[in-house]
Amino acid sequence: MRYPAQHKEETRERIVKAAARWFRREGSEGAAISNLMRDLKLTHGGFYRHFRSKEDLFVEAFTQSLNEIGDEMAAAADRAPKDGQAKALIDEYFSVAHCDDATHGCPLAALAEDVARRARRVRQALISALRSHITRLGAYLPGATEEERTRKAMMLGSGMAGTLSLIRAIPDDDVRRRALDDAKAFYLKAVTQ
Amino acid sequence: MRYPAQHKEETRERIVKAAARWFRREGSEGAAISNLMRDLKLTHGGFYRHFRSKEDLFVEAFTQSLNEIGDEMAAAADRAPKDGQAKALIDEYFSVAHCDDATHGCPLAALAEDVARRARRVRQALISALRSHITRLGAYLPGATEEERTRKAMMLGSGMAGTLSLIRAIPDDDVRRRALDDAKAFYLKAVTQ
DNA sequence: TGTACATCAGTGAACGCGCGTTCACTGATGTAC
DNA sequence: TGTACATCAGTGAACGCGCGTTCACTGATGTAC
Repeated sequence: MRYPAQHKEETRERIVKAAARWFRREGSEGAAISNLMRDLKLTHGGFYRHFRSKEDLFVEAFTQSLNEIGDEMAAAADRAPKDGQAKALIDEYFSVAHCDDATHGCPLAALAEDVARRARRVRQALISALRSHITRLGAYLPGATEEERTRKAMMLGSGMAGTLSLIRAIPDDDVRRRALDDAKAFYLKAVTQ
Repeated sequence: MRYPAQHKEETRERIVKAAARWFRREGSEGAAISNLMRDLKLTHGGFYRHFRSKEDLFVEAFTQSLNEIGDEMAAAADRAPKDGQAKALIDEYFSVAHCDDATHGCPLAALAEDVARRARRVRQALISALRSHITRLGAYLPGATEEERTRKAMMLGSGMAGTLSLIRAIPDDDVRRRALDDAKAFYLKAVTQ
């Protein structure tokens, strides 16, 4: 059947948004195209009208995730007073909500190791998107120059992602909650000198 | 054929050691039992004389990797003067050799996100092994009590793992080398006050 | 000491499954005349 | 205005593949008698 003019673009966006969730939840190998499409009430065959490969989708979904989480983190920082923005970012990152909901959370905490195993060409696209994201959030950190703030944001972001990954692996709820508080204190100290 | 008395145990250890490498290199889904066994000049069918499942092997291989890297890190710290042990650990972790060779490197930097997606029962075993590893290396960090050192080691170890994962994803060699230096400075400052 | 049998690490074919991708087809709507 | 044709997002069967796991079998050596 023929569809209205913008229909294709809308479907494409729906796929990217759903993929951004599936990849973070299941990992890139755990998430299957057919399940993803069924989730959208579509069949898997149609997928290739929108993307050349699963890997192309991964790149777009990763970027989409960065934008989503970037918006949320920026909003949290904007709500805070000027001298408390770094703390607001860190507290948001190690919030119970973010820890318990990897599906809608930071893609670095969910997919960094996957990214590191990709082919060089793919990593170029992924790291490029990440660089924008990091620069964006670096604006909320202390530092004399943008370059210094970006460098700090890269260390802070990747470090927090690693720590959040580990905390998510902790089986005991209470231990996990306490680790979140430890993490907030550790990274706040690390970033504010 | 009947084999000498210790033969089975030796084969088992060979499998665990090889798996520790394969899992870190390929990820736990990328590493296949049949390839692993072929690497050891064995056939895949024999695998189940040694392990109940691939997941059981993963737990043992992860623990094995922690012990290996723990030995190397401890050796690096032991070589340093008492007041430079934390720096020695961090420099070793962000060495070019460790960055370029994930296969023999820190399993947290290679597999943490995979661990976080496992069933609770599996995570209990994995985190238990990790706890010992962290406490062991925490002894080289500054801190008044063992509890404080362990807490610091957990933040430092997971943070460095996340940052190393990201650095490994950077496509450009020069940028990657510079990021390693940035990381050394960032974490040294974070852990020594 | 010699013989018959038991053991069991390792073999390799087979099973069942899910995956990424391809492809001939569908059919409602847009377009050309 | 009406009609014939083109378009193309979506369908669903099919392909080829690799995986984890199972299982009947092998055969050199240990053990029982």
